[in-house]
Amino acid sequence: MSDASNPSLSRRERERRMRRRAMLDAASAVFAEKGFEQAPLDEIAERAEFGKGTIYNYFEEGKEGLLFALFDEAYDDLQALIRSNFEEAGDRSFRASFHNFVVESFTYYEEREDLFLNLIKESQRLCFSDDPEKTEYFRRQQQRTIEALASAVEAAAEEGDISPLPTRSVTYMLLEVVYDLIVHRSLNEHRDTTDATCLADVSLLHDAEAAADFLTTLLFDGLETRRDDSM
Amino acid sequence: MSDASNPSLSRRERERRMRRRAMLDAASAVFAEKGFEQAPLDEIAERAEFGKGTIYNYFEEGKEGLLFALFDEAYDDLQALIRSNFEEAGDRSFRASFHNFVVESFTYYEEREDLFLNLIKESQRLCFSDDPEKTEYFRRQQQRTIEALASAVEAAAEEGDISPLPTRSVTYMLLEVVYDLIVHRSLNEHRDTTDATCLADVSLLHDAEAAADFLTTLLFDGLETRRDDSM
Amino acid sequence: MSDASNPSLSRRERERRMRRRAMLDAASAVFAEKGFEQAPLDEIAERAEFGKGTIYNYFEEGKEGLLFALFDEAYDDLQALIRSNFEEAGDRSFRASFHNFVVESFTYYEEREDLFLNLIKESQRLCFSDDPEKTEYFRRQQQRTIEALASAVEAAAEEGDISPLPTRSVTYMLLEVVYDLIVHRSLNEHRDTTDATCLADVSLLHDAEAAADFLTTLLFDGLETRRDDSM
Amino acid sequence: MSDASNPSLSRRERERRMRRRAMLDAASAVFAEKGFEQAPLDEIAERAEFGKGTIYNYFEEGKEGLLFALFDEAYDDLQALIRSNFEEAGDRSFRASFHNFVVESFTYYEEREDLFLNLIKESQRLCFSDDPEKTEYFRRQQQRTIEALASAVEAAAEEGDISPLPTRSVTYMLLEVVYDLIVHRSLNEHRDTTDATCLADVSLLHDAEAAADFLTTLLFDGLETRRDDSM
DNA sequence: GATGAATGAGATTTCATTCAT
DNA sequence: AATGAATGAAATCTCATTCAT
Repeated sequence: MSDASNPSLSRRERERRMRRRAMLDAASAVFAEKGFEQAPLDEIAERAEFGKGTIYNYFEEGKEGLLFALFDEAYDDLQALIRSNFEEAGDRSFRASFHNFVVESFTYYEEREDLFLNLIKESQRLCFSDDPEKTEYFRRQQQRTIEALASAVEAAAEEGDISPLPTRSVTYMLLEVVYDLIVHRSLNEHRDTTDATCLADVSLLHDAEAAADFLTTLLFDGLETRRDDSM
Repeated sequence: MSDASNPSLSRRERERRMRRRAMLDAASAVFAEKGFEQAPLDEIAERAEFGKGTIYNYFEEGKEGLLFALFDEAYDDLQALIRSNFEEAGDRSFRASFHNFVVESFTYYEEREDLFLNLIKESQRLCFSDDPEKTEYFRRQQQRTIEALASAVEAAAEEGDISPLPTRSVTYMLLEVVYDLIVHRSLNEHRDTTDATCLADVSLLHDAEAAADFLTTLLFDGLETRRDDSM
Repeated sequence: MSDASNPSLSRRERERRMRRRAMLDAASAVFAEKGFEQAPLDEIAERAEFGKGTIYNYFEEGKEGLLFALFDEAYDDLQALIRSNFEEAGDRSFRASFHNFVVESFTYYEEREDLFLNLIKESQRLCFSDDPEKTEYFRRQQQRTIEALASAVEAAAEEGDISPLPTRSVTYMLLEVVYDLIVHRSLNEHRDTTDATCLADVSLLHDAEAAADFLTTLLFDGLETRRDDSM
Repeated sequence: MSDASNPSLSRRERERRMRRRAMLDAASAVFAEKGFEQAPLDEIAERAEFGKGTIYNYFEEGKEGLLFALFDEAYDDLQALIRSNFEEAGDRSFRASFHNFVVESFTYYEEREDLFLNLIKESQRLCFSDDPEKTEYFRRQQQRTIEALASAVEAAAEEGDISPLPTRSVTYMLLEVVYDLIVHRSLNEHRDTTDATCLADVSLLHDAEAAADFLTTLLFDGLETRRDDSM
């Protein structure tokens, strides 16, 4: 995923990418801590150990450029995660693929806490922005994300593995519920964990397998008990 | 819900509430349009047709006070909506109650578009804020919201109407999926509707009944086809 | 000095003066605590237990009117103190009169700490103000104060009790040194008294007699030792 | 005293100090004219020919930082003046040293009128401030100023040149009377000089020598005529 | 290419005063 | 006469971005 160490690149280009990376990491941390609008560029520059002006050599759009570069990363990784779980699923069932996707998503965002926080904090605000460039960015990214999963959903429906509900709606909901639960895990960690009044059952939030089991059962088997099977 | 016209109040008090309302409406509109951090108080004051200083007579905390007063409203209404659908459900099944709740939620937020946009844009950012007062506010509101629904979920599980999955996790997901779909409807409206590449199937987003049908089916029946029933 | 209880006045007029007094006392306290510019009129009104608007019925000049009314009081009292000690001195020596004046000044300002603080904090700033009305006010008050003492100084010089130094300069310095020492006492009280590094010897600042002895000796006998007298 | 032209500094550092100086001069002028609280930072920036924000690069504490930097200067210079007159007095008598100190003080503040006005207008207000940081600042500066002179006073007392009055009280009064007379000179200049009703004899205020003669005579010989010497 | 000093638009907030009740 | 809600001018301060070095 990281191309900073790609040996086929010139030294100059490799160094350039390393600097970009340092800036993005610093930005991710500061944005995550203070929120995009409250994050001073000075602090990012300081943490990245570069001059403030240098950032503009690497991100022409300045502060906002950093944020969107982070979004690019987040969406690229999410789409890769989807593809690796669903397109290259082999003969694993759709249900098993989803289960695995949940587990890997949990793990991925655990390692990229800051990045995920930035998604949580900023993406919805920007989705509903005035600026058509921004809304268009998210429309495209979400479109691509949906498409990455939609064909697998469609195939499963054609195979008769899942009910013939509207494909894109199902796809959208599958992604959302995973996202929701990860948000919830982050929220739980962000709050005092000693607090007894946890919103959802705690075990789900610490254990990716348990979370995946829960979501898979909920979405695939449904809430309703099946009374007909015994007769 | 609105007490601005409550005849038992003194004229002075009624006028005070009307002014508060005007300020909140103006704030809601400006926040929804520009986002909280980019919304100048001047613009709110101007739209509310009051002097800037007057707003501080009504909301000591200034701009932030306005935002949280709006959140109070949103959470109060949501909790009322939950109670009216689940606690006073009569002998309606849990599934039917949920279906109705989805319909009413769609309708409610259609009428309070701005309020909902403020929730979308700002609440997650503030949930993850540095400021413990803010995180505590959301913890408390979410707790209360969950609790309003949890007892109905528990009762349904005890009755054997729904599977015995972890109560609070189920409750949380039920609320989230509704929220997600309404976000999606708003997003769709916010974007150029002429755009053909809609993420989810459009009909769901314009028709509260269709949306409720979809969500209810998805969550109660599950995605997986039931192959056992015909045999 | 206080005319609020003067029985020759109509009840209406007496009440009016009582209200003025309450406002002045409140203003004096708040000005002394926060300084004139930082003192909100709301706080004065609240402490005086009147509406903010009411203050304008009693002091047309508003906040500044309160301050200058306090200055009027301070200068009137100071001038009265001078007259009672020097003009009505009987056959007491000028030196004895000055000694007594110092004692009474210490005592007076001990009882009117707030008033004195206002003089200290605000009068010099206003003396050097841009506004000619203000500078003229202080010029007049200082002139009157000087004149109240100058004739006694002149008489003492003519009698040969004191050296024939320039009358008004001597008068000015006599008043200033007393003021300086009282400022110093206030400063000492305002600071942590436990502090060992007190600027002047502490006893002078707590004991009006000691202070008067010191100032009288310093000013009348001079610093220089008299070596000629014994031979 | 000024290091802006110190040739041992880098050009960058020299320029930095020149800019600081320009800001301090502008601040001193505007504070002196309008008083600290009424002086808009905009006006200081404009007079210094810098952007408003630039001032914050040089004085992190903003407007207050400028004021205290000016106080630093004033106290440093005063303490230097004391040391150069008393500590390095050679075999000059204490009386002669004081006389010279008065002359030099008059001259110094004549050249730094604005700086002196700031001391007059703001220092006493801040001495009595609520904020312990500020009161501590003045306590320390006054302490240092007193100490700079106190040893000379003590030595003079031990030599038998001056009466054995409490050292620090004498020291304090010596400084105060000089300050008082310079205030008075400034006041006189600030007012319409055509005004005949001058508080002290005018000649003293224009002529540093005359002022020094007056103060020295008053403080060292005392007001009281010496009747014993002829016998 | 890297830097960081300079910039000034723009934000929130305070508060003396007015004036309708 | 007493009130206090409404007002908006004015203040400080922050910070993304530019650009000369």
